[in-house]
Amino acid sequence: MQVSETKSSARGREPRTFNPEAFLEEAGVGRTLVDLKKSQVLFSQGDAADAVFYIKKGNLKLTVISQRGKEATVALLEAGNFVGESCIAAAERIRIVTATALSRCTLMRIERKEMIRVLHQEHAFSDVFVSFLLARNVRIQADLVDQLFNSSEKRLARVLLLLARFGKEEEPENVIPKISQEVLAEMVGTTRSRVNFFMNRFRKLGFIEYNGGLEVHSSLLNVILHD
Amino acid sequence: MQVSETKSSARGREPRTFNPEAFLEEAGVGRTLVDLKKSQVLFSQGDAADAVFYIKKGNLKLTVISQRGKEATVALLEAGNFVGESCIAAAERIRIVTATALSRCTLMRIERKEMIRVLHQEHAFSDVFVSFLLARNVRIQADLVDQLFNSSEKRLARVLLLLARFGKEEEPENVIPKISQEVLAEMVGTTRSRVNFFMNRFRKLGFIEYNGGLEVHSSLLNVILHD
DNA sequence: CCGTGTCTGTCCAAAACAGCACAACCCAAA
DNA sequence: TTTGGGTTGTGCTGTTTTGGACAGACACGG
Repeated sequence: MQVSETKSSARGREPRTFNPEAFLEEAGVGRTLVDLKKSQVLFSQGDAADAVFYIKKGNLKLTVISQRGKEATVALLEAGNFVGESCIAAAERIRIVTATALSRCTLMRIERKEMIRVLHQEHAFSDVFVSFLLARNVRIQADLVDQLFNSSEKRLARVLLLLARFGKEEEPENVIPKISQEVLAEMVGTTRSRVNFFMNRFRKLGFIEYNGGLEVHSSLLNVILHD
Repeated sequence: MQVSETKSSARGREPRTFNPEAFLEEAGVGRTLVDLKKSQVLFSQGDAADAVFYIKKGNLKLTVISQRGKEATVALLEAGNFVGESCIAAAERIRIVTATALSRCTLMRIERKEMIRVLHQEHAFSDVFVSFLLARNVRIQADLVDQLFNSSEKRLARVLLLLARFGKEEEPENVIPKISQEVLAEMVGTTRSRVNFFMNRFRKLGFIEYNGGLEVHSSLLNVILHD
């Protein structure tokens, strides 16, 4: 963890709308930057929770571990998202998920109390945060619906497509950096056998390719759309 | 839909904390009350969305319908919750779920713009709303985790236990009013055959009983906890 | 060069599950 | 009382999924 100031303040995600990143820097909040290497853990299920993070750069995943040691991925988060926000209101100030970097990441750390103070002071920021919460809600709900409606084959296809669009800023191609079938399985909510089976099927059908990294073609959409 | 004023303002859910219901009435917002009979629809997937609702009394379920006509339940909501809140920030002002009453319900209707105005004016209310969003987040996420980790037998057990605690205010006993196996199946994310199979198993094992209504014993927890 | 660890491709039996069909039952409306 | 709609109990078939195993491929450092 290191303290420094950034230069890339306005990254132009949404030029017309309020920019939470720039705002937080101006307000003197979230000056503490956290850098994570790939697969480094930001916080773990069970840790004390007294800070919120804002993703400036990189991708993270949120996972949960069951009593029987099984691991499941509940969210994939890219730059522009908040992480660990549930500590703001929760009575139990404990992390309920584990946050792990999927790539090199840069985060702003905002102390819980600071976050609450700023939410009160600045309506524009509060609005952005509420929007974020609502959007997050919709996303998790979409995952739940996906889980309820679709077979693991379709879910795998969906995860691959999401991951492909994930690295859009960094890698111009539809190449997913490096992700084991084991991890894919836990994102999809199935076993590695299954993932392997479908990956090979997708490859035979020309939906994905394996040149070094994993390349996802948009034709993979057919898997989701077709009966 | 009918307009009237209620008397049961302070229902004493959480005496120490801010009461959104009382506040909304004082602020002159949400005077419009909506009464629903059991299984009446509040709004449907695809409807225009320009109001938020607050549940004063009763229970609702949120469902989604897939392209192939399958229906899935994504949330069960009891009194004290907001419904339809995602229209506040969403660009597409369209309902993405269907909200249906599970019992007789009374809701406060709050126009979208009113809601935003009040959120800006009153910090205490804004705080409560953010808390609600965070809590909702945790709940949906818990459902997702449940879906990822557990078999349909355990998921059914969980839904039954949730439903049992549901009617706590109204019915002192662990009796669930009336809910068909078909509906249970769509809550659990499986088929009626499966639900029927497990219901009979639970009954044989003494975890549930059928006297008129459905009675859920706490021993049903064993299904979830045990291997 | 050799171990060591991680990842992939492959296979298999057992369990879980979907999808369907049909009879029995209950209850309320005619 | 009869009728019909909604619900439940039950059985069956074929499919999907699990959970494990094992060998080969590969990278890395000693």
